[in-house]
Amino acid sequence: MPSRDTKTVIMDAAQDLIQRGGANAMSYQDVSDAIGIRKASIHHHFPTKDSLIEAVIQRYAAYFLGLVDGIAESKLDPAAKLRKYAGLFEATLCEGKQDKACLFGMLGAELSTLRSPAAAGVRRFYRDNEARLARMLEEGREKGQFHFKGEAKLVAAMIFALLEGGALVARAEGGHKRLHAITEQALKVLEG
Amino acid sequence: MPSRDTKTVIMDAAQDLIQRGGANAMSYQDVSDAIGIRKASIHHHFPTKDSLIEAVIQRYAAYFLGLVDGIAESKLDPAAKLRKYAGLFEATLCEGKQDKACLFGMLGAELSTLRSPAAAGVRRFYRDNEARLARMLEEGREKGQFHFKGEAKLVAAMIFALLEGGALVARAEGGHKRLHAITEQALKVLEG
DNA sequence: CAGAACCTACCTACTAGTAGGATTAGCACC
DNA sequence: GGTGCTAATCCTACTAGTAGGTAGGTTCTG
Repeated sequence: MPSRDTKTVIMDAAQDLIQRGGANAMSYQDVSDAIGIRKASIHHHFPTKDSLIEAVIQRYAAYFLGLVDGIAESKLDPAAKLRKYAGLFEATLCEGKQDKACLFGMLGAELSTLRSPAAAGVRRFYRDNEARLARMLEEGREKGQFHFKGEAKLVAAMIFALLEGGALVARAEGGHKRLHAITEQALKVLEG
Repeated sequence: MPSRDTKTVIMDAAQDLIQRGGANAMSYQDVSDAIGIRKASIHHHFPTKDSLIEAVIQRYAAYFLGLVDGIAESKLDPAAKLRKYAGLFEATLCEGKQDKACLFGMLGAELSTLRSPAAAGVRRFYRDNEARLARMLEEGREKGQFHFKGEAKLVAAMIFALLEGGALVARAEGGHKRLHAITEQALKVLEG
């Protein structure tokens, strides 16, 4: 078994724990218990907790933005793209025990307790998502599919906040079904 | 100096810390350092951390919902009510070092690590806010001020998610000004 | 055999929480 | 108005448990 696999297994467990309860609630012992590898061995792959969080952040951002780019470059119409984008957040909430929010929603809450490289990663993720959303919205407005006043960038920030917040509050009640209903409602308003 | 004051001082510091970094990042030592009262004395007023969190939750919910009811019962038109409501979230972000989000936004992220009474309090806060928002929206629609399709309850959930999420992500960049811009944009879309 | 991977055993710092002793404040009683 | 009791408040000093992290040895693998 090459090290890549173990590294992946560790990152998977860490990511899972962070998405459930946040980075502060995630410990090396928790990861160890989850995957049956001693605490010290995790330190061998990720010397510090910061390095582990950083690695999870990088991987998640690359993976998520890759999916988003796939949607953005597809032949779908803008409204369908937006639905697919929202679907990414809903899908996260469907996974496992249905109590996982977007990784960056969790880290956003803990922003002030994060080291600077991790905090910078969070900020960048927000910017990157809003930029891609803004492009989809512009496209939709040009094609006459969306009817909104104001800057597309601001609407993008609005939708992003809605999805991140929605994923967090929907865990309290209603789960992914509720998040889906909320996003559909938002699209209805946008298409108005 | 009666005990009520010390209790309040402790709760103020605890609330501040939770709104900044979350309940998991808040420790009795942090509170002690912040207000210059020994750790053990805090235990005298709040035997366990859970009891302290619970007390902060109750107080915040009562205070916040009181403000919301004041807005709801005022003579303002529905759009102005909604602006005032959003203003509560913006005001939180203005306080202190401008890095405080809504208490329940933070606790929502940490929901799975909370004890059941606290978790129940979070759920109730969400329900209570959405119910009040729904009433404002219904009123606005009846008066022809808002034009949205679908259930008012869903739009309420949408706006609440937007504000909770917005408060969290705006801390990363832009602060209260950005949150204000986002909420104004949302109102523009609703009035559209 | 070299190096990566993983282990046991440990360290220090910090966590929530406790025991028990000082200090203070209110209050009945003379 | 003092005196003595009570209870609340706040303290120092401690506990057990857990956090992140390290030292150094063993096992596995190319």
